[in-house]
Amino acid sequence: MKIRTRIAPSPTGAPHIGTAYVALFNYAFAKHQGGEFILRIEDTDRERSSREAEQAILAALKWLGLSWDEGPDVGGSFSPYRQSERTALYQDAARRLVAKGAAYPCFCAPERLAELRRAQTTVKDGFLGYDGRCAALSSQEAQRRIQAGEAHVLRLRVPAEGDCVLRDGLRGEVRIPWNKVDHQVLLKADGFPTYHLANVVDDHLMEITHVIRGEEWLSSLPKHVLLYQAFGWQPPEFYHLPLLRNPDKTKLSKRRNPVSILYYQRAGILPETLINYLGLMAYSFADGREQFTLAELAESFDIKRVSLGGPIFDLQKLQSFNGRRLRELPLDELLGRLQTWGLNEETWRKVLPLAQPRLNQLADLVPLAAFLFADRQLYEPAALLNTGLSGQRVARLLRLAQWEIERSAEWTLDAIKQIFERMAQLEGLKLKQLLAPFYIAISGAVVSLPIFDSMLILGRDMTLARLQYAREALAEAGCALTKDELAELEKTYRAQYGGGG
RNA sequence: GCGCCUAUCGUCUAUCGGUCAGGACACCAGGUUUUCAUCCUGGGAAGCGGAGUUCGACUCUCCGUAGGCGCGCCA
Repeated sequence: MKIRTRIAPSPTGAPHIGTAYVALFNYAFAKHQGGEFILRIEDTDRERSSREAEQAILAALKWLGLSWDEGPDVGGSFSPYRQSERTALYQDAARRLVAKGAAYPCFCAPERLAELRRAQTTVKDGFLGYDGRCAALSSQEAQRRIQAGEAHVLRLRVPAEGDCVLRDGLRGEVRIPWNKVDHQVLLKADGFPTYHLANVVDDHLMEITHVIRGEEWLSSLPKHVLLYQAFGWQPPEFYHLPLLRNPDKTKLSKRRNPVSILYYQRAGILPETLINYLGLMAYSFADGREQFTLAELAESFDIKRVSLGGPIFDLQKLQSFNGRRLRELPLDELLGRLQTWGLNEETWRKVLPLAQPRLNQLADLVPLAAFLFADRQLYEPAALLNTGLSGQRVARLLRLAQWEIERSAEWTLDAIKQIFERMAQLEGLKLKQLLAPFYIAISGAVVSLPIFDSMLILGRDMTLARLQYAREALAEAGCALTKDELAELEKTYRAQYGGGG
């Protein structure tokens, strides 16, 4: 049987470094054995999924050299590869589960579930999850209520007692008590499947033989094997990779680290360095090699060599590896890399109109535009405070801008302008006042090129990184927001801006 | 709170019961270099704690401890 693995990203945000990490191992595993690597888009969350995000993920993985044999862009014999285009399949599968009694309709309103949750968290007996009320409904009664047009979801029927015995390819046997497994919603009220259903159905239909994914999924594995059993399908083999961590050991998050692949691209990390470094996370070559290419990794890949401690993503080591590669490049190639990276005519044509009015000598250009090609701009943290706004205020504004930028659908001059104009209005500031600290954060200076155009050229991810750097600088100057202040700010943000943090 | 996973230098890791516990990043010192960087050489730095199994445990088992993840009509 042909080895088939897949990466199944959800297009809900910037392409995540963790996606590349998991994709890399799936790719290497499949290619090592002459198998196929598939890309599937898990866009079952209608609220948050977007085509822009999907495009960005595809582009980022391509940039890294992780090519797939089948996917939404290249097609394949198991198409479509976008879950939003496969809903009939899931609905049909869900119907079969109900017919077999493996799933049941649930009419509980979100309000009741929220109430239930609240009650459960106060009791602290350890039980959190659906109480099974609708599981007891007779099929006639359920049928009647469905016919009456009552909104409902489909839930997985989970055994009440005993242990679920699982196999993870890296850990061996794992036992999880059934009574700790929630009656997972399989089909939402909008008719869309949840991850759990869609994932199992697609992995089966697409003949995935090995599921290599993040450890965060280990605890929902019982639901998945239960589904395979209910369908009467042979489950694939499962391998759960340890999660990438922040320096404080928590799961890698943008709070502490840039997590967008696009940021690393923008900062001038070579794709082969990122692949090399990611291949060092939780993995080692039998011969101790630490410098390698994607092809070399695939050639010698042995999934049993994955180690299980959660690796901390260390920017310094990544940069050190990148430096070594840059130094080894022949001059012509280095020049070529710089050009494809962004030092090219196309960029200058964008920059020049901004710089021209500010030039007295040609020699003024490069210093003026340098920040557009930099990663971290160095400036005195105090500069952020010489803006007529208090440190606390600036910290809040930076955070608000991050949220607004993250949630903006597009990255265009108009979109950026709107974000800040709206912010100025909601904050009761003149645009000029509001922007003052942002000039420092983005360009490192009070006098600079037009800021919205600069953000556009820098790209969303580098812009976000600059705001993050500014918050860090502020924290150094003693103006960090406390956890409580942040929570408070998020509440205000939701109320005033109508966004989620 | 409950369940599961994990545990070697600060960090990434090697070690398939017997090693002076090795390498890489970072750090420190010295050398090369007009400065710096590079490069070279050297150095400090680790088996979470306690029982057990064994002639012998970093390695196997158990109990602690710590960390992580999960407990959504998100994935």
